[in-house]
Amino acid sequence: MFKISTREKIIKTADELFYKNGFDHTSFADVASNVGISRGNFYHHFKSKDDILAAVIEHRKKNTKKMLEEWERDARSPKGRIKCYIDILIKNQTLIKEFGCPVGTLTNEMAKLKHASTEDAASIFSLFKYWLTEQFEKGGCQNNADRLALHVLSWSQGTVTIYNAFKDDDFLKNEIRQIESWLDLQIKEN
Amino acid sequence: MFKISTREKIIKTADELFYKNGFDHTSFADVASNVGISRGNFYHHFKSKDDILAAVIEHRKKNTKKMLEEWERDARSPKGRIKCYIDILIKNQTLIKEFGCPVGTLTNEMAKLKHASTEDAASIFSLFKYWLTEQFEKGGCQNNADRLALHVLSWSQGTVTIYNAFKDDDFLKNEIRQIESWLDLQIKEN
DNA sequence: GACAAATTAGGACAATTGTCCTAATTATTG
DNA sequence: CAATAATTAGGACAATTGTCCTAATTTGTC
Repeated sequence: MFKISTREKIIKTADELFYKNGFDHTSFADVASNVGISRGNFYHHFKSKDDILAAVIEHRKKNTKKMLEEWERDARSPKGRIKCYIDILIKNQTLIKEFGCPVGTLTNEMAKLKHASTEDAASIFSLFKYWLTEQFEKGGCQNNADRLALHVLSWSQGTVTIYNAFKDDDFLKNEIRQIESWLDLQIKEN
Repeated sequence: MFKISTREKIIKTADELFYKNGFDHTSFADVASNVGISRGNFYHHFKSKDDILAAVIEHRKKNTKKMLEEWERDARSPKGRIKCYIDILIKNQTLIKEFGCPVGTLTNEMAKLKHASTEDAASIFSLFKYWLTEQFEKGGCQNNADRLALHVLSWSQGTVTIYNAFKDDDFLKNEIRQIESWLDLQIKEN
């Protein structure tokens, strides 16, 4: 007997709308009509719009952690795991093409709004950063693992931004190939 | 006898506010109070908010072209000119740290708003792209100049996004150093 | 089936939004 | 100085915003 609670539905819908239309530009009316409830009903579940945002970020963090654990399970080697990270550029290609990276764009929007959740939004980046660092360490790059991790993060962000702007499929394919061959230079084993 | 017209003042102010607070989140009241004029006065100079945006983008394009021409004049070699491009990361470090890249963030916001000016915003990226391509061609990279140009663009965008998120000065410095030594590998002369 | 708690709908609210109109003021021109 | 044009201020406008309140409905418990 599975019943998705209204609260969960709101979070899931807000998550999608915040990504596709931006946090500030998404209104309660938008979320309400997409969930299929009345506007006044929100305040039984959330104190404010910022409260929904906090729940959405929490939701994203949880999903990110789960995804990282899956990669940890599925891929045998550190290098294979880092390639799992790069693969999300292909897996989410269509969405990225249209809306960019959910983490990067939200973090920047928070910064511009001077929103209280700015650091919280950036902490999703940190999850990837620490996880990538761990993989580089296990891959034999103990002395500069965090530098390499940030570089992968940065490289993928740049790729996404330019792909979102120009929508050039060949560019995306080519950058991914370059990241992977760079990765082969950094981690020799496997 | 220099007199900055109200129109120019509006464009300049809107440009800054669109960058720092985002286009959607910037209201006429914000621009008006910053310029020092009344809200109703806008419609004598601009038909709509989208009209101001178009003027701001036009203004940015003009400034970008002027900047590229200056680099063309000031730097002797193609490599030196590309380094001028990279140097804006340092020159605008404080602003980037707080608000990200004006081109990248506006382009993405336009995409999310499904705004009519989406392509126009992205065209500022194109200015850099074609200019960088030209420099790589002149630097002896005729067969993959556009690929290298996009790579520089992408790399700088990623650096900016991560710098804006983590605000780690060492990271910025390190990425810039890496871009420059990568550049030294691509263009041997000078 | 009765009762309390949880959930919901609907509307009111003050504030803000982009837009538009009109009247007053300032500049320009003859 | 007179007359025309350009510019400005101020307010009206309908729509939308986030927030809050109340009454109705559903759900769960005994």
